[in-house]
Order: sequence, then C-alpha cells, then structure tokens
Amino acid sequence: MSLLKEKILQVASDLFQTRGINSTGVDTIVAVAGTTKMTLYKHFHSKEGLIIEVLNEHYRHFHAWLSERLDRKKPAERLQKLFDFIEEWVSSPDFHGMAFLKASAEFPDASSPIHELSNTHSQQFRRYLAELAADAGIADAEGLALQLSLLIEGAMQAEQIKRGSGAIVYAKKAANILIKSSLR
Amino acid sequence: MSLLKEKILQVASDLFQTRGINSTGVDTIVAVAGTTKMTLYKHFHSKEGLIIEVLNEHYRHFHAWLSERLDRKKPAERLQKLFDFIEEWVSSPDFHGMAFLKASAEFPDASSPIHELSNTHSQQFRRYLAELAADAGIADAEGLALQLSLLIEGAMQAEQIKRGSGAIVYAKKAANILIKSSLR
DNA sequence: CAAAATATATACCGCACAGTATAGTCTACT
DNA sequence: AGTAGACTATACTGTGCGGTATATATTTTG
Repeated sequence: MSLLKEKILQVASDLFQTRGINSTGVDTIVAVAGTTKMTLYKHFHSKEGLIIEVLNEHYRHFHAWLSERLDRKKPAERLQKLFDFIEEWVSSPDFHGMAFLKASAEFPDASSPIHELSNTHSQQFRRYLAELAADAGIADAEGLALQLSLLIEGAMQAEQIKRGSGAIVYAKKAANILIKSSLR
Repeated sequence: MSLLKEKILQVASDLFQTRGINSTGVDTIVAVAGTTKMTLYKHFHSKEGLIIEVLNEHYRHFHAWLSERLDRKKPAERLQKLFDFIEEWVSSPDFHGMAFLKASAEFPDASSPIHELSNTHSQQFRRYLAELAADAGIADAEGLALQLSLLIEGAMQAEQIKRGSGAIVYAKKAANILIKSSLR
C-alpha cells in the first residue's frame, strides 16, 4: 500500500472520529494529509469508498489488537480477561468511540452500504465473543455473547458521550455476574 | 405553542431520525412541513436551536411515555416491568434509535452544545433508573442503574443497526440476573 | 375598521461540498 | 537519455447548505 494512501486513511480516520464523517470534507482531509484531491481520488473512487476503507481498517485494527492479547491467554480464561482489555482500549486517549457504532448513526438508512458495513462489523464482533464463550465452556455461547456485546457497546457509547464515565468498570462487574450465571 | 412550530418540530424529528441530522437541510424540513424558511427562522433562531428543541422534545416524550406506565405499578415491581416497556418502545415501527445517542455520534466534539445535551439526557435517564432501583430496595442503586443503562442503550443501538435483532429479549434476561444479584 | 402580529413567496448571499479537467513536476527504472 | 507512473497545482462545475432581505398576504385582536 502506498505511503500516501496510508497517510490519507490515517488522517481521514482521525478526522472522522473527532469531527464526524459527514462534517469532514475531502478538502480538509487532503489539506491535513498534505496532498491533493487528485491523489485522493486516484486511491479511492469516492468519499464513500474512502469511508468504507477507513471503517474496515478501524475494525481490523481493533480485532487484531484484542485477539492478539487474548490468544496469549488460556481459552478458559479469555472471557475473564476480555473486559480488562476492553477497558484498556477505551481508556486510551485516542479513543473516540467505536467507529461502526457511530457510522450507523450518521448513515441511518439501512440500505446504505455504510450502514450495512456497520451491521457486518457488529455481527463479526458478536461472533468473536461467541467463540470466546464457547471456548470457556459456556452452553448458550451465542446468548451470553449477545449480552456481553450489549454491555461492551453500551460502555463504549457511554465513554464516547463522556470521557472518564467509569462505565467500563461497572460493565465488567455485570459481565462477571452474567458469566458466572451462565456457567452453572 | 404554534401549530406550525409543532409541525416543524415533528417533521424535523422524523427526518433527523430517518436521514440523519447533518444530512437533513432546512430546505427539506420546510418543504415537508409545508411552510417556508422565514417561518422556521421566526420560531427557531438557528438550525442548532431547532436540533436542541427536537432532542429535548424527543427525550421528554420518551420519559413521559415510560414513567406514565411505570407509575401505575407498585414501586417494588417497577424495575421488573421496566424492560417490558423498553421492549415495547423499541419494537414500535417508528423507532429509529435513541435520539441523544445518535446525536452524540454526529456531534463528537465534547464542547458542542448538542453533544453536551446528549450527555445531559444520558445522565437524566441514568438518574431515573437509579430512582427506580432505590424504590425497589436496591442498596447500590446507582451502580445497578448504570449497568441497566448500558444494557438498554446497547440494545437500542443494536436495534438501530438491525431491526428485529432481538437484542432486547437478551438484555431483559441479563437485567433480571443483575437485579436478582443486587438484591441479595 | 384599523392596527398588529403572523405567515407566505421569492429571490438572493456567500460558502462548502464532492468530484473533474488540464497542465505541469518529479522520480525511477530501462 | 527517455519514457512511464506517481504526485502536484490550480481552477472549475454544479449543487446544496444555513441564513437573510424585501415585499405581500392573511389572520387575529383592540
């Protein structure tokens, strides 16, 4: 991947997170990235295409970051450690909300490619949680995964509305109760 | 309140929910409402002022709808019935996500008046849940309220990304476990 | 009836938007 | 040396945006 393309992706990701997607024009993106619109449109066929690549990159990065850490734990412990890493993720000063959650709010039309991609990422995350739950020996892995995803996405939303809300700590406590309840 | 002002508020609320706030122009609003921009700007000093009134109206309506139903129940039962009404609320065909959650995604800057209002509504909702929990005799009412708010807001988000996701059913089950665990 | 408030119609301003056209520059490889 | 590919500079198109100016019509109220 071209250096400039990576730079554009990274700048666009930053601006989308801090100013919103619809509120960020391509002129701003190329100005901050130190390039021109001609170059941007050689790498991306449209702004929508750029948004989709940014969202994919964001989710890929999140999933790689998380699974890399959890893979080092024993399968039975992964569900327990999950919320520690989520807490670490949302506590980063660079955290400005989960990209696919915010994108679905900015593109509410269900037939929009961007909204569809949000749904895809949401399902991928849930499926990953279900794998973790299954590895931990949970019978209703899908059910618990859905409940944990509600807690995590709710906490991410809360932290996006107000930094330092402390929502993750309570989400973790709730998750532990739900996990314990699923085990017996 | 003027009939036309109410009409503008209702039309703007609809369009904001279905197309997004930033993607909805004032020209569209007045065209659908069957009036003109001059009239709109007599009732609202700016688009931002209109957005704020729409958000306030939306939260006011939600809270009135919910508390009206819960007030008819005995205090000790209210927490149990809460998720039944939330389920009814999000299952309405008119449901397109919780307004203050989506607004915070479209206006990510924490110093934006709209983002601040989102935070206010989020706190108001949490405080209301804490009252319900206290009425039900929960010791750590604030803690449980925060956890329940994560489940509810997570489920609303899930239902906004994909209608008919069934997230609320699982949120309800999780809530019952958390409530039971808080009581003992 | 007269005055005052309220709503309309229409045209306009300046700006930002996504996207394109044209022409020129730089670098790298053969 | 020469050519191809990547990048830049700049100007442009057309559309939609938030918001205003002006002037007229309709309704309400004293």
